[in-house]
Order: sequence, then C-alpha cells, then structure tokens
Amino acid sequence: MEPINVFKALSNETRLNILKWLKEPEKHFPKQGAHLPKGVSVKGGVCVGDIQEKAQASQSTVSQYLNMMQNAGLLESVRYGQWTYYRRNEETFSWLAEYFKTEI
Amino acid sequence: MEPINVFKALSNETRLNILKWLKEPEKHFPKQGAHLPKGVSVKGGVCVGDIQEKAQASQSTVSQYLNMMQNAGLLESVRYGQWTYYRRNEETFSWLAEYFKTEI
DNA sequence: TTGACATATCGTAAATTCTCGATATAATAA
DNA sequence: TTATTATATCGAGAATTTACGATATGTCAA
Repeated sequence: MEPINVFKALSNETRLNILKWLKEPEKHFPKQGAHLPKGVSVKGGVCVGDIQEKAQASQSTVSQYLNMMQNAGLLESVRYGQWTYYRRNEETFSWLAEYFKTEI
Repeated sequence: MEPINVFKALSNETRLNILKWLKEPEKHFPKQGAHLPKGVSVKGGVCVGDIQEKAQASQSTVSQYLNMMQNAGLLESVRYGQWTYYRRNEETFSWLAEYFKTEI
C-alpha cells in the first residue's frame, strides 16, 4: 500500500466520482449484474462498460482509471466471461481513515 | 475544503514528509522557535528555513509546497517579523479521517 | 537611509499526467 | 472458423506539475 499512489489516484474528479458511485452501486447502476450467469453475484461490482457510460469518458480512459485505482488498492476486480467487474476494496478505505488518525 | 486539492497536495513524497515532521516538530526540529520574541510561542510551528534545510529542496520549492498545503487546508501559518511559522491544521486531518469513513 | 536576511513570487525547462483514438486481446455466439 | 462484443494496451499531443534560479517584497538592525 503506497500512500502516494493512493493520493494520486484520488486526485481526479472522475476517479473520485467512480469511487463514490461504487459505494452505492445499486443506486447508481440500476442494471447491475445483468451479464452474470445465474446464481453468481459480484457483490458491489460493476462492469467497465456501465462505469464508462456514467463517467462520460472514453473506454480507454475509464479502463486505465480503473486499473490505476486497482493498483493503488482502492478497487479490486473479478472477470466473468468478457466482463470485468470492479468493486471497492473497503479495507483500503478503513486503512485510510486510520492513516489520517494515526500515521500522518 | 476541496478534497481534490488535498489529495494533490498529498501526492508528493517531500510534502508528505513535511507533514509527518510537523506532527512532532520538537523531535524533528530541535532549535524550534529560536527566532520568536520572548513569551510568544507558535505551538507546533516551524519556520520555512528550518523546513527547507530538512527537506533538502530549494527555498522557492519549499515555500511553494508550504503555500500549496496551506491552500489545501493542511497547514496554517503565522508570521513573526521576517519569519513565517507553519504548523499543521489538525482539523483537516480529523476531517479526512471522517471523510474516508463516511463520505467516500 | 542602507544592508542583510527570510520568505514569496515569477519565469522556465523537464518530467509527468491526462485523455484520446487506434489497435490488440479475450471471450462468446453464429 | 468468423463475427461480435468487452476490455486492455499502445502511442501521442495537450495540459499540468515539478523544481529550480532569479528576482521581488517585507522586516529588522545599524
């Protein structure tokens, strides 16, 4: 967990929005999980295309944003068929809250 | 308080170090408050020159870093004579801890 | 005043980030 | 197989950030 990479990832309006949307995915992505096989659920996960549509940025940009946030530890992903589902890594957010209380 | 400006300010190793040093100024800046008039104390505050010396960056760079962190709300400053004392604005750090627990 | 010092601001080249379109890869469907 | 769809990666121009030296401003002491 590199704090600086986390802060760089957080230094962008669109990326910050994506994180907020993924805090309440059912609210911001109504058709959630539409492509998943029956019985499988990626709790809190949303596929790249849905995120892109909402973010109003190009496909490559959104893909890179998501990858960047995953590398920073803010997101994690699961692939199902041709879809990659991204969801928040809540551990990192708790860790950040703690970081500001004690480490920095 | 603009979260993005805070995160940008935190996206740099030197600036992050300065914040950590100012968390325990008496530990990292032994000759603290040397220039202050008798009876006046800028609790937790350290002058630009002392910070520059420790940060090993140019005077202009450090001055701009400090200004940037002040604008972001991470620092506050008091001027005494020709010296400007910077110290942490702890409110912002508590606010950040809370931000990661609830807002984002 | 003038000089010396602390800090702030300006102007900049170099490095990095942003964001895109083009293209590659991977999975599915026909 | 081939076509289609979803996502990832590549390459690049524009925009921003970095970090500096030079210079300006502000304060004090002689």
